[in-house]
Amino acid sequence: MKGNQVTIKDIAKQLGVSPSTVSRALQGHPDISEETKRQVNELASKLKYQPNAIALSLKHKRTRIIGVIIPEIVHFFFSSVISGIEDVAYDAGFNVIICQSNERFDRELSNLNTLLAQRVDGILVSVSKETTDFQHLHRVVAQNIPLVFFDRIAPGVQASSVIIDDHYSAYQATKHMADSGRKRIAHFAGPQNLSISHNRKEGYLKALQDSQIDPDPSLIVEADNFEKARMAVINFIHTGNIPDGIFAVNDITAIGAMKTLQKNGYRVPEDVAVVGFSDGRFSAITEPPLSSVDQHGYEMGIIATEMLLKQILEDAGNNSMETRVLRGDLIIRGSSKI
Amino acid sequence: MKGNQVTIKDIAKQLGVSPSTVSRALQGHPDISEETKRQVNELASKLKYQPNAIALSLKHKRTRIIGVIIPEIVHFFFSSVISGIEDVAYDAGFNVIICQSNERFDRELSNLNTLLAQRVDGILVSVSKETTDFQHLHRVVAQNIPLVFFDRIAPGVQASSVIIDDHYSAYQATKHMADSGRKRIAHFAGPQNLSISHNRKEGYLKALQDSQIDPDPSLIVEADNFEKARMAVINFIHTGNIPDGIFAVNDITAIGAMKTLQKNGYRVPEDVAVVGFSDGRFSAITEPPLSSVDQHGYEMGIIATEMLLKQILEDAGNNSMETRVLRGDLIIRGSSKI
DNA sequence: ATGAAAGCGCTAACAG
DNA sequence: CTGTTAGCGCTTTCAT
Repeated sequence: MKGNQVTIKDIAKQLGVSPSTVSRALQGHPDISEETKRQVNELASKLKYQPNAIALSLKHKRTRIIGVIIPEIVHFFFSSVISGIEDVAYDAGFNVIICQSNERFDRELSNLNTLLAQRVDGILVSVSKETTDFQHLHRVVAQNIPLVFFDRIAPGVQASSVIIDDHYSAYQATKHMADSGRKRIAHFAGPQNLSISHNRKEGYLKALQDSQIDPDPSLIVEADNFEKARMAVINFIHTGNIPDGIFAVNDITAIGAMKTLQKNGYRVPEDVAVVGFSDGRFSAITEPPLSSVDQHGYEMGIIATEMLLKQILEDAGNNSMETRVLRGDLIIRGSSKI
Repeated sequence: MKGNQVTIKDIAKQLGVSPSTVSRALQGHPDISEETKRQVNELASKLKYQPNAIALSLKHKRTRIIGVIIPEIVHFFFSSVISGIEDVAYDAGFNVIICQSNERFDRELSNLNTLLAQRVDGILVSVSKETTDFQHLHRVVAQNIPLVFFDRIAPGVQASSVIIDDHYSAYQATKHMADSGRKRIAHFAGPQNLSISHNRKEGYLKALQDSQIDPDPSLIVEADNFEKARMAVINFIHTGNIPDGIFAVNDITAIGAMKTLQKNGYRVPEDVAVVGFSDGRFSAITEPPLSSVDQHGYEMGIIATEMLLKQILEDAGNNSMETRVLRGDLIIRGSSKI
């Protein structure tokens, strides 16, 4: 922000009118004569006048900025959500600030404080894997700042959210394998403090139950990335405890499992079926292509932003709490075909 | 930005002191008595006072915000760059606003105007594929607003940049295939208005030349995504014009080519070697794993931000123009092994 | 050690 | 139709 930026004052001075006149002319206010408007607009564009959004924000006590706190944008799902957020926000004349928590609690906290200091008009949050203390989010609600969660919610915080039916989708994914005759279906789970991980595990368990399969604790491991999946599979192999199906909490974990199985001579899906979650760019690219659950990230971004904008524009605060549940779509590909 | 936010005035009123005293106390100014400081800080944290960054920006004429315009964050390379940017920026006490151009010129333009209106302290840009007119970027330089390009520069614009040696890396990639006996090496190129695409093609041509291979125009096609690669390969097959190597301008194009070849009974790398560019998350996951050029996105983000911060902090404007060229690393994997 | 006042860029009553 | 004034939240001379 170099000092040489043109202001309304500069234009006013050059034209010999008052700043207010310039301000009004620029806004197309009906009181201002056509002639003045023409002059002002001409000079403004000649000087490349750029309205100072900061001054406007201070004046209007609104920034027309939406803050987003997202775990990691590398993930296709989160990128898609952002696209949805941006599309809706821009159409409504709002800007978007994206902050990554990198799955860390301290970063999430400092991101939030930044957004608060920046006086964003509303906040969209998907909580980090590390977050177990929700004080900071309670605070936002208490201050009546519009807040909507997407995908990963903070249990107990009274705010709107849009999530997918993790329980249902996990159930579907697991049931699909059970229905094709798999009996020893493993689950690679995420950290259980995250509602999504918890619900996916519950859906998995329910599907087993409905398929008259007793859950085998040795087949339920905490593994939510490539490397942990690799280790888990190697452990399965060493102990001779090979499953005939794996339902993983996300795609990259599923791929880690699949690759490791293949490297060790197991065939996918013949020996072991594999299903992931959160249909990303990877799914269609692996060999065989990975079955997964399409989480509809783009749509989620759209809905979350629409809910947030409603809160912001109707000045409703967080009173109108609402939860939207999207249904994920199980997409069956080669990795789990019979 | 709901109205109920606590301000310095509120604290001043409750304590029966002046706003200036509160301001000074909060800053730890030596003139203020310890007792007052204690009281102020206590009340501030009790009321959860959050300094208003907007007011500060207006006052100080600096925002401590870095604006980033990036084509698409879905790409692993760009996500990595962002991580690098954020790490350096946060350490220096700067915030980051990320805008996606979605490879569109109009979005890039409006992103830039937004950042300018927001009075960011500096701007990092990687130009969109569509951008052929660089007026808007010239304007930034003319206004002496700190600007650094990364990866995709705007030719003719007098600003610092950090790029990778596309020519060299493309040369390496092509030479590697030629050295292993490939004679009919195709190139799937990007739009030639982008410097990176242009340079990669030049590097490819140079490698052919140095290998005594006459470039075959029918083997040089413009294809820079999965679908275009698929079409191009199908066209090769229909015309019986099958290459024995493909160097693609990016990974997803390489994968599109590889998948289509495999689907049609060609073996990779035995019949056709394939090398991509911009080593992403995909590379290690395909079958066979894809050879590619590691573009060092994270490092690029770090360097670009350091250069930008230097400009901002030294108030050097764009005088100290500097171009840093990173060397990409060719990573040879299964898709091009002999 | 603290307060009063001005000003960052802009808008919006209120006057004329 | 246009100008004057006050004020958004904060800092910072200049007084006291």
